[in-house]
Amino acid sequence: MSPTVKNQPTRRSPAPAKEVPAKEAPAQIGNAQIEDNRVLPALSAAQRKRFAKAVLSWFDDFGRKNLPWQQDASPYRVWISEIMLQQTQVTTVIPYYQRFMQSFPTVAVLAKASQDDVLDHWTGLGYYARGRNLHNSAQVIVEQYGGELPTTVDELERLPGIGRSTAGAIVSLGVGNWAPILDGNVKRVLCRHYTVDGWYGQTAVQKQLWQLSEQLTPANRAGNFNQAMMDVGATVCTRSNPNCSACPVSKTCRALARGKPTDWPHRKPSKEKPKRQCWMLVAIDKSSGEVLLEKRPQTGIWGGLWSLPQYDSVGELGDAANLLDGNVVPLEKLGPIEHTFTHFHLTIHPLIARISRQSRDAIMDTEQLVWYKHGDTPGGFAAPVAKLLDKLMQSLV
DNA sequence: AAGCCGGGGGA
DNA sequence: TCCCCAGGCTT
Repeated sequence: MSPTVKNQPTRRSPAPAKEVPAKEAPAQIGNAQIEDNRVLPALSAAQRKRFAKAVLSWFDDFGRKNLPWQQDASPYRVWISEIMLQQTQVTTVIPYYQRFMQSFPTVAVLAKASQDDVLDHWTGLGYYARGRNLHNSAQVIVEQYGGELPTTVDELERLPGIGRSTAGAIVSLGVGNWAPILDGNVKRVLCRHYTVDGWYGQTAVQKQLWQLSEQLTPANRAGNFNQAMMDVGATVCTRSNPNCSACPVSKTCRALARGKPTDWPHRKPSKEKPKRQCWMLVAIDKSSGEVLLEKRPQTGIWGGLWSLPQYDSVGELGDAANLLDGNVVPLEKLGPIEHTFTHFHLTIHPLIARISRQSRDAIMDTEQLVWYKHGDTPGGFAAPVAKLLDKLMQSLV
């Protein structure tokens, strides 16, 4: 059947046909590799066999076999489905797939169609480069392969829009040969089963997962195995509520053994939060030690809470301080204080202005302003302000 | 290595 | 809201 080569090298030859080739051989030297001392998974033959057997047996009982592209599966049908399924869920894809195959039943028809016609079938599916690449690839396939999709991972990968995983899917599901895949479902299953640490977008993690996939994909029935892995990922080993009791490999799953399957895969590190700064006026009544507070507007950060008068620049703060009392300069520094919100970091620069009794009394008495004495509870405080006031009051005592 | 593409759905 | 989804390509 399949000319099965286990642990097939993942090397790629330079890609002449691909218009936008640019895939370099890794050729990463020294440092990056050495720094990464994650343990490479070396699975015993028994482990691999046990895993594949369980997954294949699960496929026979529960695997999906009625998806549109599984009927009369062919390299072409699998190709189209795989492209549509990139970053797109099955239920979304199905109607698009039906319409597409209706209009473009063969590579030749697709190649001859206009790009407008092809993209029209893609409207609403997103990632429109997929449609353009698909069309371009169809023309390459007609010109260079006589209208038949190539049947090796290496050749398929040279076509625009086809990466290693999609190529592996076409080979295993469409051609019937051995090839590993690594899509989001497989990644999640493997990350959990082997408690692979780190975010799987990282190169080192990807590499490790590919090695696992290569090792686990059995020589026979690779297509069924791959389909089953995707099905397990999509229907059993789900992101938030994995149904471990229904999983064919739960007995050997390390994440489950540790009691927390959802701790893997690790999340993508959150994007660096923007940094902002502000200046806060700490106006202290020299005679009483009271501090001027200002109520924040109802909307926005710290809405309705008591805070210190806040400014976007030190200049604005200085102006306000001088308005209170002409003799406040120089202002004493007191911070800075760091505070993190869900969406940004804030650095607060508090500056102390000591106000005379006379000036203090001249301040307008409004609902938004209050002179605060240690121990008072005018209302809610913004957390960093409360901390700052505590510290300040202690130092004054 | 990080950013980009995109619309939809779940938590 | 944020994150993720049968990824691949560009910078």
